[in-house]
Amino acid sequence: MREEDSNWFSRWEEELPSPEELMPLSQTLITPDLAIAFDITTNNNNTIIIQQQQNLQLQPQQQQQSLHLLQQQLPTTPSNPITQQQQPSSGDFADSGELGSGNGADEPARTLKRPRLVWTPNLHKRFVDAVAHLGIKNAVPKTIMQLMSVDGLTRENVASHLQKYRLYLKRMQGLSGGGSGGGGGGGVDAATDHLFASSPVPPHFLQQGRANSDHFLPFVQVPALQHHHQMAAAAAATAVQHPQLQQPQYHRQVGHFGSPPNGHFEHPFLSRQPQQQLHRMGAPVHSPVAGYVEDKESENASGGRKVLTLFPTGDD
DNA sequence: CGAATAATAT
DNA sequence: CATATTATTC
Repeated sequence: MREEDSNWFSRWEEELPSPEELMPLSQTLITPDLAIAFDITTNNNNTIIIQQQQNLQLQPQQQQQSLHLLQQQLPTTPSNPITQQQQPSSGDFADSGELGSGNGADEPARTLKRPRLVWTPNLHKRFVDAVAHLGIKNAVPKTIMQLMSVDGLTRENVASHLQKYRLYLKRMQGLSGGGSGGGGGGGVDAATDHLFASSPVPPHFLQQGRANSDHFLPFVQVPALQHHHQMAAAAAATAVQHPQLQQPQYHRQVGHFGSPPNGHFEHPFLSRQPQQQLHRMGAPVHSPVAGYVEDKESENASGGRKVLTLFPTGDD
């Protein structure tokens, strides 16, 4: 299996490119610093901490945790009593199988290399959002990272991911064409990009020909996706049965993060530290990724049409 | 910052 | 052992 294998939850209409993605130059002209400063001062609630997969390698006591919150979008299983239908700031649900294992829990020694970052669909979505809202021009690792405001995320992480993402885009443009635009569309993806396919790729990146004025094209949101709904659900259910194949989300980390079916947990270090110590940058970072409504796949076969998610841009 | 390459995980 | 994903280096 490829690295991760739980992304086939094809969900599409989960994200809608906001008009902001067009990145009006006005934003670029205004003082970004001010905007940023304002932003971070007034909110920065969307603190996403990333959870990383701890590999039991032969590493010396290497524990990483002080900065990883796991956020994943698990399909709602019928047996899942949790009400994960909230639209608050962070639409992420933490699923921890269980902990409590007598984990000695060595305190994490800072300065230890952290384990590989796991780019969960959610995280990737945030990434894409950031990039989309920034525009190709400013979509550089540093800016993206700052916009994402994900605790623990480093520029290197973003850079690496961005690299791959760009390749994915290029690849997709190169061959297909079309239509499928987004995410695989024409069928299952090449397999090398499960993750990317999972996220609603922004309208169109790679439009390098835009040397002239900004001419935003009418973003064609992914047209109606077809089947795969119940199937996904079934698959999800099945997946749940195999914790082994499940996303590497839960692990007996440092014993904490217990996010029982209540979705109510408070960790000592959950809050994200306002280390927004950014120095001036010529990036028009207006507002951090606007609203990112989580995908709430509702099976509304009865006329209930799922409109594209809205964008609480005002927020964060 | 960006691409190549190494390392690591599955 | 192959492939995919992320980290590190250039």
